[in-house]
Amino acid sequence: MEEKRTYPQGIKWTRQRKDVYDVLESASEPLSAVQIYNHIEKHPAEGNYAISTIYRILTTFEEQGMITKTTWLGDDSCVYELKRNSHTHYAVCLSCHKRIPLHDCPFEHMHDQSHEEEELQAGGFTVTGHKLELYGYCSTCNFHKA
Amino acid sequence: MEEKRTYPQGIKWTRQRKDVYDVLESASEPLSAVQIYNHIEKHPAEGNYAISTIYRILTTFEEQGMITKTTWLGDDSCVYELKRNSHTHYAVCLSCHKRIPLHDCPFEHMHDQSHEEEELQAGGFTVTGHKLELYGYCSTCNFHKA
DNA sequence: ATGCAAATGCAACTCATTTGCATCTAGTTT
DNA sequence: AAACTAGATGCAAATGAGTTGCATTTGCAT
Repeated sequence: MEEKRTYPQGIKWTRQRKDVYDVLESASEPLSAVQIYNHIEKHPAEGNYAISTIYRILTTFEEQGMITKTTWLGDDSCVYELKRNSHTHYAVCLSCHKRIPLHDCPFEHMHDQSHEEEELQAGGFTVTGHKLELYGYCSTCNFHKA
Repeated sequence: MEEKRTYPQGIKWTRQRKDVYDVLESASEPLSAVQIYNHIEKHPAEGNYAISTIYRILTTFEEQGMITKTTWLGDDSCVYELKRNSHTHYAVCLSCHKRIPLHDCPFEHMHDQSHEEEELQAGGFTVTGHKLELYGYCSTCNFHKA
């Protein structure tokens, strides 16, 4: 049942940290601290969890550069996801907040023709990533408006 | 002193709403409800303001499609800005949260070659806008890291 | 000028996130 | 393997952005 796993180095790997890491690793989209908390509560391996611990762990992971913290457009709470080699952008419905994943990152086709990044680099800014969201109205909400 | 101004139609234009609108119009970047509140408090034209009124007004403006509500990457509170004919994207420093405005929108050069938008439209989704942020580390924070 | 639906001020409330502090534990040292 | 300790956790109370109920006020249409 218990698998032997290896975790990134550099920090103390407590049971709680492993659990949070595992949840993030198996997640297919960014999760909020509360979602992670609930996810772990469903598999009460042992002992209690404090929601504050989840927040502290997420802060630590972020400082380690292991995860990314963002928010959904139109939503208030923060969501976290493991840094992976690929990323996904979404189209967000301004009315019902449904999110539709985009097939690929439009940004990748244009790195060469954008002078923006060059200019930033020239100014000493190191670009490590980007965040892109399209927004508008989904088919359902379009329909109900008419 | 008092200028005669015209405001968009469709809603009741109270003193408070005019004040919020004026602040947003003269702002060069998105502002939070609290920033707007403080801005107005500095010019105590008459009477008191309730922060809740600011929030309600901003919600109304958003429903009217007059303003856009977003958040800064890495920050928690919401910021609002008047919808104008042009928009600005930023590069955000993950360390000190400094924001560097980009000269133009990289997205505009690529509308034609992206299939994403077409696919969304085909699925009934109406794209009305987008949000883009680059992130990384500014020259100062790069320096202090080394 | 009058009347009323809509807007505001105020205070209490929600909910995500943070913090102080006593206790516990991973990982190292002996 | 037991001891040690810096750092991690649980708990409960605090914070801060944003919301809501309700009595009062005010645009603006008549």
